[in-house]
Amino acid sequence: MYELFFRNFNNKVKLSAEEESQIKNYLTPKKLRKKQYLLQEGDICKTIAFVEKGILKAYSTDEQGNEHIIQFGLEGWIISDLYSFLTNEPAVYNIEAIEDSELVLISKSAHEELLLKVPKYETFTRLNITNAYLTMQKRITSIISSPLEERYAKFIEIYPDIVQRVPQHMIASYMGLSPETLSRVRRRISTK
Amino acid sequence: MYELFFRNFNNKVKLSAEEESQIKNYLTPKKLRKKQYLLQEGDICKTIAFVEKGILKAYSTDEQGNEHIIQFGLEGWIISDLYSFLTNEPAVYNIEAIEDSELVLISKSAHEELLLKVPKYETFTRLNITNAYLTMQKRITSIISSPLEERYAKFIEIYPDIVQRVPQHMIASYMGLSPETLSRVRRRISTK
DNA sequence: CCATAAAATTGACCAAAATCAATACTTTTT
DNA sequence: AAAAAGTATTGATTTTGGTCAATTTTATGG
Repeated sequence: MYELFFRNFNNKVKLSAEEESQIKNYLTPKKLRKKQYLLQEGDICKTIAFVEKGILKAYSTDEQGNEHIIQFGLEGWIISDLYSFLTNEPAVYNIEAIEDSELVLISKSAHEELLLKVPKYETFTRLNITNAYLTMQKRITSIISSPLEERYAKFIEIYPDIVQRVPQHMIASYMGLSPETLSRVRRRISTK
Repeated sequence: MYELFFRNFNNKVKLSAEEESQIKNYLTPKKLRKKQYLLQEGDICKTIAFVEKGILKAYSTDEQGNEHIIQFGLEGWIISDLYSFLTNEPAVYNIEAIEDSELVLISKSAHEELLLKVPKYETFTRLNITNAYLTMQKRITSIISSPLEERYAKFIEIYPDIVQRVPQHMIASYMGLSPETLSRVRRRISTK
């Protein structure tokens, strides 16, 4: 149980057996079926979720009811509405399973205790958030400075697994495009 | 010296006088004149810079030589090419002073030692990167889900100081727009 | 295995933003 | 104070992506 979580943790910060079992006490497993929600807009986000298995999406909805995917969460990734989690404000994102998924949940109180009691947990957190930040930064750079075809080519290069497992219109949503436009971008790329 | 830096630090994590003077040993002040560079694309980013005074911009350039601003750094903000700093890969961003500026620099070795020796520095770092992450996330959400006029309105609401002090075409660049388009957006907003 | 739903493609048309070019306005430098 | 450099606005035109609608393709649940 929690295999991937601890493999990931140990890759970043090596844990002793005692530390590992200490941390285990703070974790909760959760399974979600496809289309089930981990979080709905307006609720307070009570947990950070580490994805052991499956894929989820975090998305916001605009006035016209269109969904805009802000993040995918695959195996090994962490997904949450971090702002809501940290501030207890209502969430602006929905988090929904795209496939049947298995999660490791860390509640707010668990998170806070772990930060106080297990220094390596703070390091783990810092490294995770740093990764997430760098990923976002690359994404913005790509949005504001690369032509569409390049952006999509880069996307499939970095996330071949997402392309395999996620419907195309969700990738369009993630890229801020209509499904039709992404379809045309793909055709343009393939006819070269 | 380093007033804003330590005010900021203490707001996030309260330091004792000893800790404060210990940390001081790792800091280096630096002044930049307007248009001078802290970092040029291709160089290795050797420092994290905390802005005591002034404004800087971090930007990438595309094939056609257009610059794309990924981040502004004002008083109280941290600016760096973090990826380059952490990995020693060549920087993809240029960092340039928009006004005469005063910086507090933290070198790579200082950063690493501080992380090991001063636990509160790790917390400070974690909180900073968390803020930066949340800021980026809001920015992407806004890009992929809000109409232009709303995006600009939100921008001037959140960053009135940037609007005051930075030429408009740089804000356009930050938003991923041509200067002409931003000018027109502004006109549309003002005639309502 | 079929029926239905979901997803992707394609075409026609429309809207938004980029580009190009000219001009006005502001700031900085000398 | 004049010249130069930098900045912002405006108009005309082109390009890009969005919208709407129809059709094909693929996936899924009974």
